[in-house]
Amino acid sequence: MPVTIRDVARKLNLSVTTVSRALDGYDDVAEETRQRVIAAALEMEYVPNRAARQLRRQRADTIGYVLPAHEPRFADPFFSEFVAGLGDEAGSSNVDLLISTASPNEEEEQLVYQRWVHGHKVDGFVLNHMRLRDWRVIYLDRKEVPFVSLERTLDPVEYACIEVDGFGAVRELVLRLVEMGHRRIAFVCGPPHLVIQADRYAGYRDGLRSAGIMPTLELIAESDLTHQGGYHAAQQLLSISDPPSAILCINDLTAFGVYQAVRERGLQPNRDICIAGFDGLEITRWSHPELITIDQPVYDIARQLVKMLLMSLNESDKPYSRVMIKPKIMMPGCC
Amino acid sequence: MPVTIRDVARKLNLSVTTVSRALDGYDDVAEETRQRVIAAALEMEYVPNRAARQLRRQRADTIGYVLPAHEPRFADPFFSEFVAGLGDEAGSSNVDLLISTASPNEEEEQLVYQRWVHGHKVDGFVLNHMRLRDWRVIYLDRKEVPFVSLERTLDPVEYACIEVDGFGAVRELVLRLVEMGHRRIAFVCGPPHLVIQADRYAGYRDGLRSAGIMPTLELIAESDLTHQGGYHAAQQLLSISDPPSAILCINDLTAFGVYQAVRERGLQPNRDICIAGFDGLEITRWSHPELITIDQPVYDIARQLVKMLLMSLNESDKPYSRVMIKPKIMMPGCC
DNA sequence: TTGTAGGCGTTATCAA
DNA sequence: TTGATAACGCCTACAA
Repeated sequence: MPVTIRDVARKLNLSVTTVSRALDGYDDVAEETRQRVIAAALEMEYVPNRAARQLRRQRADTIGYVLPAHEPRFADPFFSEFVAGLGDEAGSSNVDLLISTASPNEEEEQLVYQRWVHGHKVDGFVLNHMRLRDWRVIYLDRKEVPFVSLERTLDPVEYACIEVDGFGAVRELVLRLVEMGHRRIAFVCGPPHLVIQADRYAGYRDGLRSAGIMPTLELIAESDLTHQGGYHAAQQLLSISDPPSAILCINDLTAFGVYQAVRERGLQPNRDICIAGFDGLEITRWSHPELITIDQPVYDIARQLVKMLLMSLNESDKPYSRVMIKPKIMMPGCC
Repeated sequence: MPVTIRDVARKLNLSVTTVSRALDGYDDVAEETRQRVIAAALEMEYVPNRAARQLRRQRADTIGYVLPAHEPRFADPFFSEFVAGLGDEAGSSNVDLLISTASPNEEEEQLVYQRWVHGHKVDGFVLNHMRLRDWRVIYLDRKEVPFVSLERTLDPVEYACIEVDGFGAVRELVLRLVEMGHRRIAFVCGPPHLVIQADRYAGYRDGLRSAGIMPTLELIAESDLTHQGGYHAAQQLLSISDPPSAILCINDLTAFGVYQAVRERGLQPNRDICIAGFDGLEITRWSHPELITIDQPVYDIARQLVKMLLMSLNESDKPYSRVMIKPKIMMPGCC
């Protein structure tokens, strides 16, 4: 039998109204009364029932994040850093974080969003891994559910987001590699409908062109953001007649797959062949030789996204902010 | 203006009762009526309001997990695999997963549990990283909130849990190493109050003793489960006059830190010195040379824990199950 | 087989 | 400065 606001009121010989207002910090309650209420609440371990409050206030004090789990057992540490950021910021803002996993674009994914939206489980969403055209953006906009995202889609909808300049960073990395003498630079792609793929790949092509190098199809490998995918892509790239001297990857995980394929050929990463990822995951710093990567502050981005979401929750009239982040190229001792 | 059960009832000229019962699958509603209701609900995109339902039913259909984040930016992929398992199983059982991060044993951690318990945010908890004496066990037991855990504490409380036989696995690994000729086998510890530390360390000592080797203090290094901690511990172990030929670690993350320290001394892991971790994380398979580890099925354990929790939620009279899992020693080509 | 009505615990409106 | 009261949306005992 949990303690309710009525129990507290009864004990103090006050009305529930007064107790409620005292605890919520309204200023039309006598200071002495407030102190008594607070003391009693603490002593009785009273905490407002969230369901009742939510029903009354029509908000959940909860934000939602649906993890795009391509495989049943997803393994990209990107998400653990991202979720950590969401969790920490949510916690310190006193809202809860609701998490689910779902395969992108599957019916399953839609069900999760629908359940949470219609069931009023969450007040807003954090999105990432955006697709160029993203039904989530359209859907949430139509339902008037606030959301923020990492990466911006092409959908004609206004919303707050953080963008990472993958285009510029990859472009610069390509130019640096060319300066170091590389001419055969390959790129391992992610799924074509993803914003990060379009963005980073465009940077790759633009870098090559700026250096006067013609992008060639045999140096482009399709992949799927996984270690496994990177491994297979590299096998393909390494078996052509004039193999690349550098391989850029859509993300760090893919790059580690490339590492493995390279080693199996008896080559040494970053001595015989240059390999670069994208994300700047913590584990890249433990790899040997240390992976070249483009470091985006995943944890901080996640925290910032939560801040932005809470802001748009509280002041819905504010204009949508759009933040652009320049990631940092990490080239620890390189070939 | 979200659609409520009343809207559906009005549209069909039925009472809310009938609609409610039809949707919940009661058998005292005419089949034809049920079909009409279901069709209308689908068309109107009606989903029951969770807060209202929760208030009425007195349960949240949500389970909670508090991530023990020692650092602000925790980085152990163990947790991403664990959370993935929780999320997947929760999702397929149609309950939600509430997540927060908190430093163990801090006041902050207690606050999270209290908020969720008193606020009725969750119906039960999944715990891991148990301490030998764990206030969470005592607290939840006292509050009569169901929970399950990975690893069992010494607290005199009955509860369902999964145990991994770290003792046996580490012991066997030690014996195998001795067979291979190792005599100087070191151990890098985790925090002493953790169950996994007590368990695995005991296995280490018992293995040595069974092989007729006297454990010696200079081969024991304190650490904290992190990469950084493993790195420092290894530096210490490698600088003694008669350094170890094998280093066992409390977990994989620590082992990777050891890798780094070993390499900085110009040594090659698993050729010049044997290094082993514990967890069997996905990334161990990408390391080079591949890390020796003790593989516990983290993802499946997490799913199983959720199942056990939901079971004890639904049938509170069932006896508590205790599952023991034998982890698997992974020694891919070793010195 | 269907409908009526009361209440889950809170907060907000309004009156005292 | 405080209190009575009415919702929020849903479920269910009970009545029809």
